[in-house]
Amino acid sequence: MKAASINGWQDVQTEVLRRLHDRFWKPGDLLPSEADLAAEFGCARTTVNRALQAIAEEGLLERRRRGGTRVVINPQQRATFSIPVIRQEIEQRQQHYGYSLLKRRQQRPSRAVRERMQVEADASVLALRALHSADGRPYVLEKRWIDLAVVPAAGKADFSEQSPNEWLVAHVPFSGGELVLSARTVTEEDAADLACEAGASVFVAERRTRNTQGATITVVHLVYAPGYQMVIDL
Amino acid sequence: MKAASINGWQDVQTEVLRRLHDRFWKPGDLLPSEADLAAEFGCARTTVNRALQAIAEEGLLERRRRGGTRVVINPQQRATFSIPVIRQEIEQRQQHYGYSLLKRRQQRPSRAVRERMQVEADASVLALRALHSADGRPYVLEKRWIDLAVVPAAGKADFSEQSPNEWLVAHVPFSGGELVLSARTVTEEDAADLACEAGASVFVAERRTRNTQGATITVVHLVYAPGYQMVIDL
DNA sequence: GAGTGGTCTAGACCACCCT
DNA sequence: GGGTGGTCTAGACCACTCC
Repeated sequence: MKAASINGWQDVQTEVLRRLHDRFWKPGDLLPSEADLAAEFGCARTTVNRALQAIAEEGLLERRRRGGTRVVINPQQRATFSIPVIRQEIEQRQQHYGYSLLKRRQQRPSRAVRERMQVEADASVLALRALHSADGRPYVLEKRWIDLAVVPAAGKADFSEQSPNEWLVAHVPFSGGELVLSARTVTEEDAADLACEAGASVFVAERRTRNTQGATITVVHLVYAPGYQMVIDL
Repeated sequence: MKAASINGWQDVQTEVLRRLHDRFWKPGDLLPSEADLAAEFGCARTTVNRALQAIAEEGLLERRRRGGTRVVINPQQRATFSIPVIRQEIEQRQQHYGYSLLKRRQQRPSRAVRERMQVEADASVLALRALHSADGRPYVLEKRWIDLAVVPAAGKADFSEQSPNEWLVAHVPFSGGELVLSARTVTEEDAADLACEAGASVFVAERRTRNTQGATITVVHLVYAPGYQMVIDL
């Protein structure tokens, strides 16, 4: 039961995690106060605080002023994964990355695009369609819409060499958005560009990006070629 | 350029984020040392340290002893999302959650299962098949395999009322694993249970869960009914 | 009102690693 | 060698909230 000597906050974290794992403190239990733990571990309260905060960030503990630190009942599984930058994703597998712009059109938004981007009918939207390939085989189809009122510079950008994906991360600071993953049956048009069979199942990632004011910068639909898998470590 | 008065580390974080956002410090740039920033902001170095560490955890800064703090060149988009617990996912939408066990069999693993679970041919595996429904409509099909050598208690558990999903989170402390998301064309067998059309595209989540020793506890395939979307906030 | 976590401070020492 | 971040300490005050 005796813990190895505690030197840093990482040690405290390890020891607390061990006790949670061993159910020494069970879900719903109240932990001793920071001061008590500091006394037990023979360190400053700040050190205990750092450790408990880290664990709380992981979602295993819940802390409240005056209410103390409690073991979360239903520890939500949280996973943090990095959203793939297409070029890197391909090059990491030692494959040759290819890119080609299929379409580029500045237009008034269609109704579907208006809904997706939450813009007015008289907005000016840049619509792009591009294909990313790995070792010459179609990898993912990028269908993107950019609100030129929010990102005027995109109107003059040349997307024939650099993908909208890369141009945007380089030029537009963003803040938030949503990512929606789903499975779809490929459309005829998309199947042609992806060189896959009609009726195939494809993995689709829709991403909406907003700036700090909450305005929609861009919406992108990534239609992956059949067989694509998104792998996330837990 | 003058910042509003700095009181806490959150203020420091906000101000630094503002400067990154405004490209006052550009990707690749070296930031002033913590001591300098502390002097500028009129606070203790500890406070600056806390703020910069938080930003570094977000992936926007890279910090090295002696090397200083640098603005990350290609800020990886990182998203952290909580893995849905099926019952909660459904009940959060004010829908009625239903569960039924379709199959339960203790068996030697087939070759496919052996590969998935990384077990020997003489292992004892509990194979389960269950359906989760929302408002009476099939929602997701759970196909699960549990290694009884790792979780012997599962052999006696009754999964006719409680889903394996919930039983496992309640009884087995786990540590890591992988999550693989993909789009598939539904199999005939699965289509029957999900009451969907043959050939439909379905969203599939495969999850492998390991214990602290690295042994595979369980593998689950979640086959969602057509139309399912996984939404992640960025 | 009182006990808890949240945070700041000032100083200190250490680990790292670039020059 | 020296400058940087990483962390600990001890004390302090504050904010919140439960009783």
